[in-house]
Amino acid sequence: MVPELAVEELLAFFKSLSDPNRLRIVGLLAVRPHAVEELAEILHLGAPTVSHHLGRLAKAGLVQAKAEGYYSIYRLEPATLRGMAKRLLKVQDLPSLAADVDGSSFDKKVLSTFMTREGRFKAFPSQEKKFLVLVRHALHAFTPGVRYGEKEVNRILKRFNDDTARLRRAFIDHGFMKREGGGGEYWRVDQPEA
Amino acid sequence: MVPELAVEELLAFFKSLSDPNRLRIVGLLAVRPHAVEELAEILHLGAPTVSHHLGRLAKAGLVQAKAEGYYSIYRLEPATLRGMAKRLLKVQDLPSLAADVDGSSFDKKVLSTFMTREGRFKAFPSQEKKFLVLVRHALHAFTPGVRYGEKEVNRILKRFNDDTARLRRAFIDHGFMKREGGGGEYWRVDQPEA
DNA sequence: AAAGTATTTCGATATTGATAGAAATAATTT
DNA sequence: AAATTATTTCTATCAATATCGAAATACTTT
Repeated sequence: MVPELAVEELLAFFKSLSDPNRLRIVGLLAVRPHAVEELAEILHLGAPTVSHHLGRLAKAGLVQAKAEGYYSIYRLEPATLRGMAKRLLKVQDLPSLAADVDGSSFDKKVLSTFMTREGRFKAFPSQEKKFLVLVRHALHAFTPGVRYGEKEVNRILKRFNDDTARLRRAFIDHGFMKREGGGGEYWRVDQPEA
Repeated sequence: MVPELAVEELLAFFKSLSDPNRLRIVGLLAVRPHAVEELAEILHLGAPTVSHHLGRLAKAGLVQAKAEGYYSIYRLEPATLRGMAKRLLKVQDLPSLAADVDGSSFDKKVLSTFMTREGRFKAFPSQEKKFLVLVRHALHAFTPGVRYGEKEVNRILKRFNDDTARLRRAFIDHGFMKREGGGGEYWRVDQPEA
């Protein structure tokens, strides 16, 4: 089970480190644990302010307090920092950050404008980015890994628009599909580069 | 040459990712490059707002714009993210975050109160954390790696205070020094754990 | 050149949060 | 128990910034 990269969680982490004094506190705690008053003295801040910062860091799991006499000795939790850094390294997980928004609302708008109720393209928008919405939509009619002959490609594309050549060309030009041999077989590419 | 972990630099990075919509933008750009208007549509934000967010992300080097027709196509710069994550993994670099503050101002205050001009301890503060400032100060008279006999330890500690036993015990109790054999040799420990 | 489209800049507003003083809480020492 | 010390909570203030509408800018198409 891969931990999902939720916006809320990442936000709490980044916000907790978005203050110069909190960063300095992390630096100081990386050397050794400190009491609140010590940190206040070093940073030239009031104790309530430092307490506030430590509270935010603690909420993010970056530091932990241990009662000792009437001191609260705060120490760093390096594991939290390491864990987050490792997850950031998996850039392939980043798309899930957008999971909670309707990533296709723009597409829906374009599609509703340029498609008939039967699912055919009424016309090709002159704006490239809108045109690409239609192209990506048509692309879904093809299964990744399957190889199609040119005639087959045309027959499938004809469901969307008679100008099959234009769509076919767009597939190739934008790297959505690859072709082998002069006009031989076509196949859908999983992750077209930008 | 190891890149120093400057507060300013880290702050710019964390602040640029401390907004939910900017995180979502990063997520969307991780899938494929997008135009400003597209992002605005998807996120239900105004184009000026998205432009503002993209500007902040660009300033942090996380995204880059490419003019295309009258669109600005923004794409993610995964290398920036990866680079920062890797540096966060080096927890041993964290202490440098506190480099721009006077990390010993508290210590100085304590030392000036409890030390004579000749560098001897007038008295031992009853507060543990202040006492530890003196203990750490005295510790510097010992070179890590060198092994000292108990008599030698006492002679060195006598420079600071006649109560050498108390300082010696503090070294051991707090893990600043280790001892081998019943009263045999002492040596300074590099990184005492909390 | 004029109209259309996308982006950025500017100005204004509203929210978030950093900060410190005062008061409340907690533990220790006398 | 009273006094001392450290921390946290509460309250208020001030600065930073997310947001949007309007205007300015930039590029394209007709």
